[in-house]
Amino acid sequence: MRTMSDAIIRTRFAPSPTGFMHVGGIRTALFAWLVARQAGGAFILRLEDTDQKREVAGSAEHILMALGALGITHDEGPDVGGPYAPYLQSERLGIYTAWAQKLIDSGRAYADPYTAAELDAIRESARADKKAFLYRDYRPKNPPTWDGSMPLRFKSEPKTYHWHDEVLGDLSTGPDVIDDIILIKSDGFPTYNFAHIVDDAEMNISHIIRGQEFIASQPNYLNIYEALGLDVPIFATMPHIMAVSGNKKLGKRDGAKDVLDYLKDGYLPETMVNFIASLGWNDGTEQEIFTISELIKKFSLDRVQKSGARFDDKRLEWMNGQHIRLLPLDDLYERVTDFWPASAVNVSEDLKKQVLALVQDRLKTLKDLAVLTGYFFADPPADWSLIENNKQLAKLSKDELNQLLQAAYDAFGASDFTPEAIQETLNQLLITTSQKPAILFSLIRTVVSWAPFSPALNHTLSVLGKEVSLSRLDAALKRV
RNA sequence: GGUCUCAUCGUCUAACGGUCAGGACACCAGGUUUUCAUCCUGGCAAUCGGAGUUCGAUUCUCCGUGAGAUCACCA
Repeated sequence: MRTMSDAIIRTRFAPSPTGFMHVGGIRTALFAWLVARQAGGAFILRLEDTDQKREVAGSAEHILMALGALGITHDEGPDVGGPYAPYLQSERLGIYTAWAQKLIDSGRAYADPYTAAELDAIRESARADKKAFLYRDYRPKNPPTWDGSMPLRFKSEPKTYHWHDEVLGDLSTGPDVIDDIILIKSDGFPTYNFAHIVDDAEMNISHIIRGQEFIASQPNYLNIYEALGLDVPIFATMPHIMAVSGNKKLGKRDGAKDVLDYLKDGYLPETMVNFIASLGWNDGTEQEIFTISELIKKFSLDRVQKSGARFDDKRLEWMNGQHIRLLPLDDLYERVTDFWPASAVNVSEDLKKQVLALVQDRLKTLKDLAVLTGYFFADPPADWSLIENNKQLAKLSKDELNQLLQAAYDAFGASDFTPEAIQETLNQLLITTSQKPAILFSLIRTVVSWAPFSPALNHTLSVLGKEVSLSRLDAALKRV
């Protein structure tokens, strides 16, 4: 068997439009994309829409959108065209029948005359005998001429195969897994098993990168490659991503989330790419945070993990915080447009940027922005439980509260409200009130923000401004 | 049941056959002149079991065990 290892690198992602994109699918796409980008090759998107029954309306658009949102760009595909168009299998039916005809002509394909019921009966008896179902054991002696109304089956030649997988290494199976698989269904559409081989050959695909579920079919594919006299591409098998609990492959039923939902929840595309890449891959160093260009540079299939990996939301959240902190402020500002609290609607860009700079270090997701910044833009409702539930503040009497707030009010009235001046004022207040910072500062922070947490006090006050700060202190004084 | 694949802290993972089995998330404890978060420091925590090869095995071999995939006119 020759391989195409020295040819131009062309990888593809070939999803079927039967649902949304979840992390498992994205990872297969991402790894194929990284291989292509690293080598300066091409990344092709092909839609395998050969099962009309399972097709879900809008999912093709969804797949395109999800890939685009993560920056996994394709060079050829149904939307952008390319030298091997069309990239929609339903528009390539003539190509498959032409290739199927080659197999018929060489005696390697035949019509399947069984009815569904007959087939079911055979399958059932195989199951009863605790044997794997093999159609070729029941291969008809004199099959009718194929007229398209029946499935067309491959006439296999069972044998042992050894092949190489870029991730799993050297693999092999015996002849007893090779069977007469269906090439063309009775509705005229090819099966995945046949169509992908034809397309990958026609489109000059150099690497087939796909999930573990296809590994059992691999010997059948090799048998077909031989029958067609095709060069065998490079194979790479991706391990599964496991569901959060249990030992199952992550599927839609096990809580697999649409990647676009993660973006809506305030995760950055670069976080998703970094996280998904590091589920099953690392560069051998202790680096955890990778930019996309670093991934392109460093990725290699031979360092992909062989075993499945489990999706860990906590780690994803941590990683998102890391990537948020890596962004220049202006870049971050562009991305949080949809995440401001409602009260920020008429606020100037300048103020919003100041606020954003204060909270950038504490965002884990962009969604956190709303809860973290509301009090900068509108007077927050006073929530005295924050004081009552604070161990230190709860001990203060009304008089003490009054005194402290009044002292703060007076002192800030004389401050020019730069962060430095505020810090100076705060330090002075510690002396004049002979109070501990844990009490004095907590109190001030609480009554100006009424939020469970906030950035450094002097910066918070400075951005709020003198007028607002004083009015909130005053409002608190009146409530005591 | 047949066939195939996989197996290191709870999770993601590192380790030319020679390391005190390393890092990260999570968790716990301290620290950074307020809180929460960030950040820093420290701690907890793993080679599935049994043989074999070897001076030496997480690493190679075999046998178990466990987990997953597949056995469709789905991909």
